[in-house]
Amino acid sequence: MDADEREAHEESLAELFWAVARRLRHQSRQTLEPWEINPGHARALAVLGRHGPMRLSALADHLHIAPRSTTEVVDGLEERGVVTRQPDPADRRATLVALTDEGTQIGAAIRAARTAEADRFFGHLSPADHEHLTRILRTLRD
Amino acid sequence: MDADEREAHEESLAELFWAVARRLRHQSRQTLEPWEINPGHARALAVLGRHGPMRLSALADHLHIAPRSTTEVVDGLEERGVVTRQPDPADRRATLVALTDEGTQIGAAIRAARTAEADRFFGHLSPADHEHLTRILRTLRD
DNA sequence: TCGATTACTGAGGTTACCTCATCATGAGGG
DNA sequence: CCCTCATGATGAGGTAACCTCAGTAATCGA
Repeated sequence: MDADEREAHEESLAELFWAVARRLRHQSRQTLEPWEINPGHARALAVLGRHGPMRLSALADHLHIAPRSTTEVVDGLEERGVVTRQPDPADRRATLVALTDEGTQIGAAIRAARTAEADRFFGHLSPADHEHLTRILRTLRD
Repeated sequence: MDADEREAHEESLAELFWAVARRLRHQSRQTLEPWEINPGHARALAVLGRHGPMRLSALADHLHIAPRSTTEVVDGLEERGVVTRQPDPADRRATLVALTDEGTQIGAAIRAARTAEADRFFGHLSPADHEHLTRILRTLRD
């Protein structure tokens, strides 16, 4: 811990919150490393895993990025062989993006690793604190 | 709230945590808007406010970015008139970066706005929850 | 005193986004 | 039926915030 972080002890909840966020982000990055997949690609994989094949534009909505940027994300995923593009039978302008078998498998593996990672991270908390934190974060989110 | 966020209700503490982080980040961005200062510049300003004038390389250490990148941050801040470069009297290779009067003033204003923002964000918590959250986040950080 | 090190910066690259223009297709009105 | 307007994807090109590597000037250490 460097000087700035040490000073943060005296600082607001916000600083504390961001310090935790930083640790969590760092750990997430490590979790993804074995698959050589970046967080953006992982998010797309997760959306496709949850919702099944969808149009590129729908994927853009889920990821909160511009359709044009989604084209690039899908390019990357396709190159890695985890998704395929197929023409949408219902609209010849549109492209359906679907997970390949490998993509489905990797997606599931990442999901499992993420769960394990969260357990490792939050697992030190007592059950009572776990519940406290869940409740408090929910009020902060809403 | 869109479908992904709604599903997160069922998900791990990690998802909940990131949802809160997102709200907080969004709010922080709004807080900085009146000064037309981006988060990176604000961080540099905060470091200089806390520690006083320092070498560019020291600033780089505090910000956890490469010295070369710090050159650009300082360029930006200097253009906005909030910092000045001065030769370090102790070492003619080095450059001291110091807040101008305006920089000091803006830094203080941002600090105050950040405090108000944190109060607004975390202020809805009961004193007990406030304390719970502080304690829990501390254990998660360390 | 002179070779190694350090402080900064120019040049150029990467990543993850963006907007705008283009092209094909689709959908609704006259 | 055709014409206009809207929509889905993508090419072209841009930006912000970082990076590395190389170069120059100054300092340090043996």
